[in-house]
Amino acid sequence: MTHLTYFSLLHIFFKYMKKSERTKLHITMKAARLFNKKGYAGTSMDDILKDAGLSKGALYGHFKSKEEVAIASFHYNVNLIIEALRSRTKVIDKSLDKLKAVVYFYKEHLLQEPFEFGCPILNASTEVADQYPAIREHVKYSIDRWRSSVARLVEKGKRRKEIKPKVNADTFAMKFIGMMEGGLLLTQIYKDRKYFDAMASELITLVESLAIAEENL
Amino acid sequence: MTHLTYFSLLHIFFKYMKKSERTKLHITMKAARLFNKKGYAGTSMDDILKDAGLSKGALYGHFKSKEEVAIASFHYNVNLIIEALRSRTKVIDKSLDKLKAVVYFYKEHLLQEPFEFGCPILNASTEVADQYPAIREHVKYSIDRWRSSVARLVEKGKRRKEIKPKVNADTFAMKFIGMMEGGLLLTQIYKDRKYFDAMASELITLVESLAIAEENL
Amino acid sequence: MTHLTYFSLLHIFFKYMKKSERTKLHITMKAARLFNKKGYAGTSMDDILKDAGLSKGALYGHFKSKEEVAIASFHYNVNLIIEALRSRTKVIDKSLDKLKAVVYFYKEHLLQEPFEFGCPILNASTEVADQYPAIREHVKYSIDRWRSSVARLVEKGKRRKEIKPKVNADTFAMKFIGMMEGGLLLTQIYKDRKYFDAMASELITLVESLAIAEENL
Amino acid sequence: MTHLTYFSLLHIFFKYMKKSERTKLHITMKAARLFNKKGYAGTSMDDILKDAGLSKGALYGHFKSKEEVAIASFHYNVNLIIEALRSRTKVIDKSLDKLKAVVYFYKEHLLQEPFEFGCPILNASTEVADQYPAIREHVKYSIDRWRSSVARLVEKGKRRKEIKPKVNADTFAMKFIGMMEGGLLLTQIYKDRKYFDAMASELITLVESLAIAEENL
DNA sequence: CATGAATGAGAGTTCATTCAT
DNA sequence: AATGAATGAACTCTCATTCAT
Repeated sequence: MTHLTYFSLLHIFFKYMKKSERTKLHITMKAARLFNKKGYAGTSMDDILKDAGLSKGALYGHFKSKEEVAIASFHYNVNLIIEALRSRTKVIDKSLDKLKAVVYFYKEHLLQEPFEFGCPILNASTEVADQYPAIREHVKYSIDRWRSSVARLVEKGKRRKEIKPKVNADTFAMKFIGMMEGGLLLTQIYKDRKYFDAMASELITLVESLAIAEENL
Repeated sequence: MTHLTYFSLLHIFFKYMKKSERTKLHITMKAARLFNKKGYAGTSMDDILKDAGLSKGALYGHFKSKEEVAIASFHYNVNLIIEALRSRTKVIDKSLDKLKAVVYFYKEHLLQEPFEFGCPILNASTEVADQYPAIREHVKYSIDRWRSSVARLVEKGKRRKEIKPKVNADTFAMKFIGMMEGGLLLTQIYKDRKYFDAMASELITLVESLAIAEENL
Repeated sequence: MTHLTYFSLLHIFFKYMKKSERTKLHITMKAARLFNKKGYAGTSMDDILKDAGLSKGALYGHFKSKEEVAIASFHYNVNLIIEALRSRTKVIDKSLDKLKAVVYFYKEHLLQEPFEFGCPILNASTEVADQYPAIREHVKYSIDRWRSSVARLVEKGKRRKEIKPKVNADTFAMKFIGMMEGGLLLTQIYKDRKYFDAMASELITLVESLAIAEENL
Repeated sequence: MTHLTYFSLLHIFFKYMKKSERTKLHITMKAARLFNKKGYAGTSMDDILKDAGLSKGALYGHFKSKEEVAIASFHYNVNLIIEALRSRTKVIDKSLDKLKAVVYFYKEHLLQEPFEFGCPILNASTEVADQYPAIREHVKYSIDRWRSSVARLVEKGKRRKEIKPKVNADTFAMKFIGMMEGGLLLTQIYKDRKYFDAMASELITLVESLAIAEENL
């Protein structure tokens, strides 16, 4: 996936990183996949260290607890998507097209590596909501980032006269993310794209409804 | 909650049930709450038996495994909502109003007992998706039931000339449920109604868009 | 097996027995099979009561503990063989032929119902030897009975001038039983008759060596 | 027991073993005694770890299940005897004397440490025969080894003109082992040497009957 | 006597974490 | 730092036995 620039850079920088940073990243990447697949409770430190080919001591040398690994993994997973989205949308000019590109990005990667086990935010959310308050804050923070990035995009669109001025950017962002996650949820349980597809068509309609009507131009 | 008729009846019949059925229901109700709050892996048999005020043996006398308790609890949780919705919507005549009533029902009960820990389907979904295939089938079954009940409602609306004939009932049902769950997810993490509210307004718009336009009447 | 007179009689008397005796016998017969197959520790009270089609209360009404059931079962199993042997040997005149008949009886029933799980004495012996002293006494008692019955047979043979006078009846009985059990043990592990067959041929030789030589007659 | 060379060597090497191997051997030795005394079902992992002075985790760090400990223990117990027998018989020249030495070895160690709880093969056999197929295979394997080692000894005796050529080595081995085990069984239940002694005298007779008659020399 | 719900100690096993080397 | 043996609490589940009905 050559467009995942952040992570391409990671790999380029990999050899310049200190050994300990490299090991830490290695652990995080391995753990990220496991946590996304099997959840927090379902993933054991042993699973991680076997997968990473490390000893107990090495793992605990880099992270002081399972929670810390989980948090690093969560952010890794989220950044994986964010960076992929960023590199895809930054070459697009129009705000509405950027938003549509996000929807299409998900359609494209649905049920496929490295997202075959679904959205990390979604996966972390329910297990974490009432159970692990420390991790929950990180989930909230990530959604906040996503939400405000969508909202900024809408505001920019409004300034550029591409989006109706009375559109509430924040409300739109909530709807956008909520519908996305709802669609991902159903697709993940059924392992069937059609659920996300239904939601995607609704999302595209929603995005297009933001546009300043042609006749007004 | 006097409107939860199915469960009101349960309580009325409670004293006529055989002792073992009563205990089993008692365990299920206690477990249902715990599983919804803490997830499958996060809830231990000890948690359940302490909450139910029972001994190990009693618990295993009624259920042969944790999985069996989880499945019974899941269905209990789902039925709790289904019956509440049913008794609310059955006094409503118009199809579109029934659909709206569903949205309003969720708005009303959001973050409150006995739904304070969110939608059981949502909660079970992610933990279960790639981890506990047996339970996953029950989750799928429940969503199927819900989805087809929404779809049937739309078909009926079409027959009754309340809903546009070209509306695809199935696709609508997927969108409806997906948006609902998406909104519930965000509200559950943030413990803030505004996320569901944003989605609710979109849902109401979506429902109203089904209506045969006034001018066509 | 019409020659199992003791047990044929049991069945004839069955209808004249008091209900409680009948139930007790029923339990014993069912348990006897299970204990012989799965051992003392390997057989649960639940196994027994399911097999006998009874309730907890019924079982504990007739036996006050698992140990008591095990002891009754052990004696049932042993009597099953003893009576079968008795009815077979009592029609035989010569002492040596009686002893040979015992060997042939085992050859005939080896690995077959109701002895498919081996000799109850053998099965009980090792599990019980250093672990359940109360049961061990019953095992010893049963071997004593068998041993003295073999010894009596030899003494009788001596009186009837069929067996050499200097043969030590007790020592012979120990050898006879030891070789028998040794052969049964190997056959039971390998599920292969050849191990008992080897021992049987040795046993027949041993028995024949007791005979007063023809030329001395 | 200075003649148990294999195990003497074990103790000499003990300090050069890796820590984990040392602990594993330590557990095995402790468990071996318990399993031989109380059987598989009768010995709990707690019994073992208490006896070994270790924690749960240490035990499961070295063996992944109770079955694995049982198998290691069984082989330890068997090797204990095999090595002792080997070092005793290898200094003996004549085949028949080697066989007799085996009988005398058992007579000597009967009911005494470390064989006070009887023959491991015998002890494992009955519990395992119809209940734990995985362990049963190990028991069969051990008897096979023993049997073929006896048979080889007989064949060698035949080649060296010490044993009658028409003796069937395999059949002899079965008889030899069967009689041995039969004698051990009775002695173990009664805790009385006389049962094995009776069998031992028969065994010695059997062994001597293999010899090429003096007059034929 | 019979029922079967309930008890609770104890089974085998897992796992996050610590710590001597 | 890295190793991996060791810890011990917690987990799911079993079972002989008791006792209210």
